[in-house]
Amino acid sequence: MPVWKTELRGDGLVLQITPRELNLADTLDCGQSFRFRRLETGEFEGVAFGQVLRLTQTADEILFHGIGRKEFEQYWSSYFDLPADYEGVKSSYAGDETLRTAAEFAGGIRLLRQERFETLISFLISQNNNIPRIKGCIEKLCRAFGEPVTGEWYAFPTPERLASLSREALAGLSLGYRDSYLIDCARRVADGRLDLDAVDRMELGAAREALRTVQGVGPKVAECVLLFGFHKLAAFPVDTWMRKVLANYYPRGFPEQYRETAGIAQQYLFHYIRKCGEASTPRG
DNA sequence: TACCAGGGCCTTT
DNA sequence: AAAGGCCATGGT
Repeated sequence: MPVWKTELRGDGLVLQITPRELNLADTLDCGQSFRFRRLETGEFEGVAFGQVLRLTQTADEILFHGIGRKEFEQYWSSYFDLPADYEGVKSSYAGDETLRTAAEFAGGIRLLRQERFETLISFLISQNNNIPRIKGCIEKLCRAFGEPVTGEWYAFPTPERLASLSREALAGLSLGYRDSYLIDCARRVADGRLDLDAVDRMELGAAREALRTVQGVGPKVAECVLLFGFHKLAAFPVDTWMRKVLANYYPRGFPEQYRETAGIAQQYLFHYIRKCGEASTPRG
Protein backbone atom coordinates (compact mmCIF):
# COMPACT_ATOMS: atom_id res chain seq x y z
CA MET A 1 0.00 0.00 0.00
CA PRO A 2 1.43 3.35 -1.01
CA VAL A 3 1.92 6.00 1.64
CA TRP A 4 1.54 9.56 0.42
CA LYS A 5 3.14 12.49 2.20
CA THR A 6 0.93 15.45 2.93
CA GLU A 7 1.46 18.79 4.58
CA LEU A 8 -0.67 21.81 5.38
CA ARG A 9 0.32 24.91 3.48
CA GLY A 10 -1.39 28.27 3.38
CA ASP A 11 -5.10 27.70 2.97
CA GLY A 12 -4.91 24.09 1.91
CA LEU A 13 -3.30 20.70 1.91
CA VAL A 14 -0.41 19.61 -0.27
CA LEU A 15 -0.19 16.03 -1.47
CA GLN A 16 3.23 14.92 -2.66
CA ILE A 17 2.47 12.97 -5.80
CA THR A 18 3.63 13.07 -9.41
CA PRO A 19 1.47 13.17 -12.54
CA ARG A 20 2.76 9.69 -13.29
CA GLU A 21 1.01 8.51 -10.12
CA LEU A 22 -2.08 10.75 -10.37
CA ASN A 23 -2.61 12.85 -13.46
CA LEU A 24 -5.53 15.18 -12.83
CA ALA A 25 -6.04 16.19 -16.45
CA ASP A 26 -6.23 12.59 -17.60
CA THR A 27 -8.20 11.33 -14.59
CA LEU A 28 -10.82 14.08 -14.61
CA ASP A 29 -11.24 14.23 -18.37
CA CYS A 30 -11.16 10.60 -19.46
CA GLY A 31 -14.92 10.15 -19.42
CA GLN A 32 -15.40 8.78 -15.90
CA SER A 33 -16.34 12.12 -14.35
CA PHE A 34 -18.37 15.00 -15.75
CA ARG A 35 -18.34 17.56 -12.96
CA PHE A 36 -14.84 19.00 -13.10
CA ARG A 37 -13.74 21.79 -15.34
CA ARG A 38 -10.37 23.24 -16.11
CA LEU A 39 -10.04 26.90 -15.15
CA GLU A 40 -8.07 29.41 -17.19
CA THR A 41 -5.35 29.17 -14.55
CA GLY A 42 -4.94 25.49 -15.36
CA GLU A 43 -6.45 24.53 -12.02
CA PHE A 44 -9.33 22.08 -11.79
CA GLU A 45 -12.58 22.82 -10.02
CA GLY A 46 -15.60 20.65 -9.46
CA VAL A 47 -18.12 19.30 -6.98
CA ALA A 48 -18.32 16.02 -5.12
CA PHE A 49 -19.99 15.14 -1.82
CA GLY A 50 -21.79 18.47 -2.05
CA GLN A 51 -18.52 20.35 -1.75
CA VAL A 52 -16.51 22.41 -4.18
CA LEU A 53 -12.95 21.22 -4.72
CA ARG A 54 -10.21 23.24 -6.41
CA LEU A 55 -6.93 21.59 -7.29
CA THR A 56 -3.54 22.74 -8.55
CA GLN A 57 -1.13 20.18 -9.96
CA THR A 58 2.62 20.71 -10.39
CA ALA A 59 5.42 18.32 -11.26
CA ASP A 60 5.63 16.88 -7.76
CA GLU A 61 2.52 17.87 -5.85
CA ILE A 62 -1.19 18.57 -5.87
CA LEU A 63 -2.63 21.40 -3.77
CA PHE A 64 -6.13 20.83 -2.41
CA HIS A 65 -7.39 24.38 -1.84
CA GLY A 66 -9.20 25.07 1.41
CA ILE A 67 -8.92 21.49 2.59
CA GLY A 68 -7.73 20.31 6.02
CA ARG A 69 -6.42 16.93 7.08
CA LYS A 70 -9.77 15.76 8.35
CA GLU A 71 -11.62 16.43 5.09
CA PHE A 72 -8.76 15.02 3.07
CA GLU A 73 -8.83 11.76 4.98
CA GLN A 74 -12.63 11.63 5.06
CA TYR A 75 -13.33 12.40 1.41
CA TRP A 76 -10.56 13.11 -1.03
CA SER A 77 -7.99 10.44 -0.25
CA SER A 78 -10.63 7.84 -1.01
CA TYR A 79 -12.12 9.78 -3.93
CA PHE A 80 -8.80 9.67 -5.77
CA ASP A 81 -8.29 6.04 -4.69
CA LEU A 82 -4.98 6.94 -3.07
CA PRO A 83 -4.73 3.83 -0.85
CA ALA A 84 -4.73 1.55 -3.91
CA ASP A 85 -1.49 0.22 -5.37
CA TYR A 86 -1.61 1.22 -9.03
CA GLU A 87 2.13 0.62 -9.47
CA GLY A 88 1.47 -3.01 -8.65
CA VAL A 89 -1.33 -3.18 -11.20
CA LYS A 90 0.84 -1.57 -13.86
CA SER A 91 3.66 -4.00 -13.08
CA SER A 92 1.29 -6.88 -13.66
CA TYR A 93 0.77 -5.63 -17.23
CA ALA A 94 4.49 -5.86 -18.08
CA GLY A 95 4.11 -9.12 -19.97
CA ASP A 96 1.60 -7.70 -22.46
CA GLU A 97 3.12 -5.24 -24.88
CA THR A 98 -0.09 -3.37 -25.64
CA LEU A 99 -1.10 -3.05 -22.00
CA ARG A 100 2.43 -2.10 -20.97
CA THR A 101 2.55 0.65 -23.59
CA ALA A 102 -0.90 1.94 -22.70
CA ALA A 103 -0.03 1.91 -18.97
CA GLU A 104 3.15 3.86 -19.60
CA PHE A 105 1.16 6.44 -21.56
CA ALA A 106 -1.93 6.66 -19.34
CA GLY A 107 -0.67 5.36 -16.00
CA GLY A 108 -1.58 8.60 -14.22
CA ILE A 109 -5.26 7.77 -14.50
CA ARG A 110 -6.86 6.52 -11.29
CA LEU A 111 -10.39 5.17 -10.93
CA LEU A 112 -12.34 7.75 -8.94
CA ARG A 113 -14.62 6.52 -6.19
CA GLN A 114 -17.60 8.60 -7.19
CA GLU A 115 -21.00 8.75 -5.57
CA ARG A 116 -23.26 5.96 -6.75
CA PHE A 117 -26.50 7.73 -7.56
CA GLU A 118 -24.71 10.55 -9.34
CA THR A 119 -22.75 8.05 -11.41
CA LEU A 120 -25.86 6.08 -12.33
CA ILE A 121 -27.74 9.16 -13.49
CA SER A 122 -24.68 10.56 -15.25
CA PHE A 123 -24.16 7.45 -17.34
CA LEU A 124 -27.86 7.23 -18.21
CA ILE A 125 -27.36 10.69 -19.68
CA SER A 126 -24.09 9.64 -21.32
CA GLN A 127 -25.70 7.11 -23.63
CA ASN A 128 -25.72 8.07 -27.28
CA ASN A 129 -24.18 11.37 -26.31
CA ASN A 130 -20.89 13.28 -26.29
CA ILE A 131 -18.89 14.62 -23.38
CA PRO A 132 -19.48 18.39 -23.76
CA ARG A 133 -23.21 17.81 -24.02
CA ILE A 134 -23.25 15.35 -21.12
CA LYS A 135 -21.50 17.94 -18.97
CA GLY A 136 -24.04 20.56 -20.02
CA CYS A 137 -26.99 18.33 -19.19
CA ILE A 138 -25.61 17.45 -15.75
CA GLU A 139 -24.82 21.08 -14.99
CA LYS A 140 -28.37 22.12 -15.89
CA LEU A 141 -29.76 19.24 -13.83
CA CYS A 142 -27.78 20.30 -10.76
CA ARG A 143 -28.61 23.96 -11.23
CA ALA A 144 -32.32 23.19 -11.50
CA PHE A 145 -32.74 20.57 -8.79
CA GLY A 146 -29.59 20.49 -6.64
CA GLU A 147 -28.83 22.40 -3.46
CA PRO A 148 -26.64 25.49 -3.94
CA VAL A 149 -23.08 25.04 -2.66
CA THR A 150 -21.02 28.13 -3.38
CA GLY A 151 -20.81 30.53 -6.27
CA GLU A 152 -21.93 28.87 -9.47
CA TRP A 153 -21.84 25.38 -8.03
CA TYR A 154 -24.75 23.17 -7.09
CA ALA A 155 -24.81 19.75 -5.49
CA PHE A 156 -26.06 16.77 -7.44
CA PRO A 157 -29.82 16.31 -6.86
CA THR A 158 -31.01 13.63 -4.45
CA PRO A 159 -32.97 10.57 -5.64
CA GLU A 160 -36.03 11.89 -3.80
CA ARG A 161 -35.92 15.22 -5.59
CA LEU A 162 -35.60 13.67 -9.02
CA ALA A 163 -38.23 11.05 -8.18
CA SER A 164 -40.76 13.82 -7.60
CA LEU A 165 -40.37 15.24 -11.09
CA SER A 166 -42.37 14.80 -14.27
CA ARG A 167 -41.00 14.64 -17.79
CA GLU A 168 -42.33 18.16 -18.27
CA ALA A 169 -40.16 19.39 -15.39
CA LEU A 170 -37.11 17.99 -17.15
CA ALA A 171 -37.92 19.68 -20.45
CA GLY A 172 -35.31 22.27 -21.27
CA LEU A 173 -32.42 20.19 -19.96
CA SER A 174 -31.79 18.73 -23.43
CA LEU A 175 -32.07 15.20 -22.11
CA GLY A 176 -34.11 14.07 -25.08
CA TYR A 177 -35.72 10.66 -24.68
CA ARG A 178 -33.46 10.01 -21.66
CA ASP A 179 -35.74 12.06 -19.38
CA SER A 180 -37.99 9.10 -18.62
CA TYR A 181 -34.94 6.96 -17.84
CA LEU A 182 -33.84 9.44 -15.15
CA ILE A 183 -37.27 9.48 -13.57
CA ASP A 184 -37.59 5.69 -13.56
CA CYS A 185 -34.12 5.41 -12.06
CA ALA A 186 -34.67 8.02 -9.34
CA ARG A 187 -38.00 6.47 -8.35
CA ARG A 188 -36.50 3.00 -8.07
CA VAL A 189 -33.73 4.30 -5.84
CA ALA A 190 -36.00 6.53 -3.78
CA ASP A 191 -38.58 3.83 -3.05
CA GLY A 192 -36.01 1.12 -2.42
CA ARG A 193 -36.66 -1.12 -5.41
CA LEU A 194 -33.03 -0.48 -6.29
CA ASP A 195 -30.85 -0.48 -3.15
CA LEU A 196 -27.48 0.96 -4.14
CA ASP A 197 -25.85 -0.16 -0.87
CA ALA A 198 -27.00 -3.70 -1.62
CA VAL A 199 -25.69 -3.49 -5.18
CA ASP A 200 -22.35 -2.41 -3.75
CA ARG A 201 -22.14 -5.62 -1.75
CA MET A 202 -23.09 -7.88 -4.68
CA GLU A 203 -20.64 -9.74 -6.83
CA LEU A 204 -20.28 -8.43 -10.36
CA GLY A 205 -22.89 -10.55 -12.12
CA ALA A 206 -25.64 -9.90 -9.60
CA ALA A 207 -24.83 -6.19 -9.46
CA ARG A 208 -25.04 -6.08 -13.23
CA GLU A 209 -28.48 -7.72 -13.20
CA ALA A 210 -29.73 -5.35 -10.51
CA LEU A 211 -28.67 -2.27 -12.45
CA ARG A 212 -30.15 -3.61 -15.66
CA THR A 213 -33.62 -3.43 -14.07
CA VAL A 214 -33.50 0.33 -14.62
CA GLN A 215 -34.90 1.51 -17.95
CA GLY A 216 -32.11 2.82 -20.11
CA VAL A 217 -29.37 0.78 -18.44
CA GLY A 218 -28.01 -1.53 -21.12
CA PRO A 219 -24.71 -3.42 -21.16
CA LYS A 220 -22.50 -0.40 -21.79
CA VAL A 221 -24.09 1.89 -19.20
CA ALA A 222 -24.12 -0.92 -16.62
CA GLU A 223 -20.39 -1.56 -17.01
CA CYS A 224 -19.60 2.14 -16.70
CA VAL A 225 -21.69 2.48 -13.55
CA LEU A 226 -20.17 -0.65 -12.02
CA LEU A 227 -16.65 0.58 -12.71
CA PHE A 228 -16.99 4.27 -11.98
CA GLY A 229 -19.73 4.27 -9.32
CA PHE A 230 -19.16 0.97 -7.53
CA HIS A 231 -15.44 0.58 -8.14
CA LYS A 232 -15.89 -2.95 -9.42
CA LEU A 233 -12.54 -3.20 -11.19
CA ALA A 234 -13.48 -6.26 -13.22
CA ALA A 235 -16.21 -4.28 -15.02
CA PHE A 236 -15.17 -3.68 -18.61
CA PRO A 237 -17.09 -1.08 -20.66
CA VAL A 238 -16.79 -1.63 -24.40
CA ASP A 239 -17.63 1.27 -26.67
CA THR A 240 -16.66 1.96 -30.25
CA TRP A 241 -13.08 2.86 -29.25
CA MET A 242 -12.62 -0.26 -27.17
CA ARG A 243 -14.09 -2.36 -29.95
CA LYS A 244 -11.32 -1.07 -32.15
CA VAL A 245 -8.69 -1.87 -29.51
CA LEU A 246 -10.04 -5.37 -29.08
CA ALA A 247 -10.19 -5.97 -32.83
CA ASN A 248 -6.65 -4.71 -33.38
CA TYR A 249 -4.81 -6.10 -30.39
CA TYR A 250 -6.97 -8.80 -28.80
CA PRO A 251 -8.82 -10.53 -31.62
CA ARG A 252 -9.20 -13.65 -29.47
CA GLY A 253 -10.65 -11.65 -26.58
CA PHE A 254 -9.21 -9.70 -23.68
CA PRO A 255 -6.77 -11.93 -21.74
CA GLU A 256 -8.35 -13.77 -18.86
CA GLN A 257 -5.32 -13.23 -16.64
CA TYR A 258 -6.10 -9.51 -16.39
CA ARG A 259 -9.77 -9.98 -15.61
CA GLU A 260 -9.56 -8.75 -12.01
CA THR A 261 -8.34 -5.29 -13.02
CA ALA A 262 -9.86 -5.23 -16.50
CA GLY A 263 -11.52 -1.91 -15.76
CA ILE A 264 -8.19 -0.24 -15.03
CA ALA A 265 -6.76 -1.76 -18.18
CA GLN A 266 -9.77 -0.46 -20.08
CA GLN A 267 -9.06 3.08 -18.90
CA TYR A 268 -5.43 2.89 -19.96
CA LEU A 269 -6.29 1.39 -23.34
CA PHE A 270 -9.17 3.79 -23.95
CA HIS A 271 -7.05 6.84 -23.20
CA TYR A 272 -4.14 5.49 -25.22
CA ILE A 273 -6.14 4.73 -28.36
CA ARG A 274 -7.95 8.05 -28.27
CA LYS A 275 -4.85 10.18 -27.81
CA CYS A 276 -2.24 8.05 -29.48
CA GLY A 277 -3.92 5.71 -31.90
CA GLU A 278 -2.23 5.82 -35.30
CA ALA A 279 -5.69 6.37 -36.71
CA SER A 280 -7.31 8.42 -33.98
CA THR A 281 -10.76 7.57 -35.13
CA PRO A 282 -12.82 4.54 -34.19
CA ARG A 283 -14.21 4.23 -37.69
CA GLY A 284 -12.74 2.18 -40.47
C1' DT B 1 -35.53 -6.83 -39.07
C1' DA B 2 -34.85 -2.40 -39.52
C1' DC B 3 -35.64 1.87 -38.06
C1' DC B 4 -36.61 5.67 -34.97
C1' DA B 5 -36.29 8.89 -30.90
C1' DG B 6 -33.17 14.77 -29.03
C1' DG B 7 -29.31 16.91 -30.34
C1' DG B 8 -24.83 18.57 -31.04
C1' DC B 9 -19.97 17.39 -31.66
C1' DC B 10 -16.68 16.10 -34.98
C1' DT B 11 -14.77 14.76 -39.29
C1' DT B 12 -15.13 14.98 -44.00
C1' DT B 13 -16.56 17.18 -48.03
C1' DA C 1 -19.94 26.51 -45.21
C1' DA C 2 -22.50 22.39 -45.44
C1' DA C 3 -23.28 17.47 -44.89
C1' DG C 4 -23.46 13.41 -42.64
C1' DG C 5 -21.76 9.96 -39.18
C1' DC C 6 -21.96 8.92 -34.61
C1' DC C 7 -23.52 7.65 -29.88
C1' DA C 8 -26.70 3.19 -26.48
C1' DT C 9 -31.08 1.80 -25.37
C1' DG C 10 -35.88 0.58 -25.78
C1' DG C 11 -39.87 0.53 -28.40
C1' DT C 12 -42.49 -0.01 -32.71
